[in-house]
Amino acid sequence: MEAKIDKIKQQLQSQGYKLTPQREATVRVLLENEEDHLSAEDVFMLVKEKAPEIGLATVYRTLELLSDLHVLEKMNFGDGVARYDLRNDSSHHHHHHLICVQCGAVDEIMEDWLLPLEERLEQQYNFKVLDHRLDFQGICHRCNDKAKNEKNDKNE
Amino acid sequence: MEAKIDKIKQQLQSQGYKLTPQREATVRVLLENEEDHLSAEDVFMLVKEKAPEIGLATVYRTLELLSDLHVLEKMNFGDGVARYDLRNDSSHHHHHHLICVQCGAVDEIMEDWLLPLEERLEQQYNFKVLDHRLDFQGICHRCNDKAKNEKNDKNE
DNA sequence: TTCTCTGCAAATGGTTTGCAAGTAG
DNA sequence: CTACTTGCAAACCATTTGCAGAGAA
Repeated sequence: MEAKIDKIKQQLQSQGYKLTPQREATVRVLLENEEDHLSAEDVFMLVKEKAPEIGLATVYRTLELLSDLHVLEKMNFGDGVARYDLRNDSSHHHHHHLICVQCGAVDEIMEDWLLPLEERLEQQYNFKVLDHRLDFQGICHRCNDKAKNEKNDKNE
Repeated sequence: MEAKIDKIKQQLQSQGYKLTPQREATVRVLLENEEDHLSAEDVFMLVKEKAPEIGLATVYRTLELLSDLHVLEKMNFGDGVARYDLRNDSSHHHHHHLICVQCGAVDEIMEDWLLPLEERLEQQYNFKVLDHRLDFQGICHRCNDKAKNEKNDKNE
């Protein structure tokens, strides 16, 4: 955790930015919730618990800054709010999303399934791929299981 | 074109909605610009040319309604505006997007490359896929060609 | 009539910005 | 000193909503 923060600190400083207490608190929240896809508001509320004096605008500015530095990825699942994800070390980010339309959960798949497709794109369409996103909407395994259990119980 | 409008009219009527002049004008604009991914504002401005009295709210309501009926697909490329795409007849929509980060163009690929992945998802992750989206960001063939030509010209 | 639909204006809500004050090198 | 930051409040802007009037069945 500290190592990761140090690394981000260096990334900031190499561009002339500082790791202020507010930024550090924001980064810590992000690190502690690496699994989730937090919105700016989510981050704001979590940061407020450890640094109550922080302002929402600062959180937005920090998230924007970290996105510019490619520390974060800003994404949009179509629900009207931007969500942020820590990028991993690998130069490419290759995770895909499973978005449950029933419970709203967003799971990730870390495998990269698209390399063959990207090669095909470059050759067949003369399109130089820099990034991609692949999201699936559907019913997640939790909701599937729940539905199955309720069916078995037969007490409706 | 008229056939497509008739079909949409039927889809509306089957759900108790009417194909009003405003809605028809909106649909015509969508049909005439099937290639593009228009925003609500884009549609509004184009519709205004043929029906100047129309209101922006009506366009939004029409786009929303047509999305609910699965005539349109509402999508989000992360630029802060929703964009709309006519769906094809096929029950599934299986096009992917090539988004050029240089000129902003959005091209479509109509092939469906994801069926094998969807099968794997259902088996391996117990995730029932209902829909998906696959977007690539990169440099489109036009910008690639332009860059190549400028290089050849060697007049900087 | 009754229910849908429309245009307008106002409200909403996530995000951004202007600004004066705070802070680090 | 100088440049970067911050909190606050106001501004922005895409989208939604309330409402009274218009229109179709």
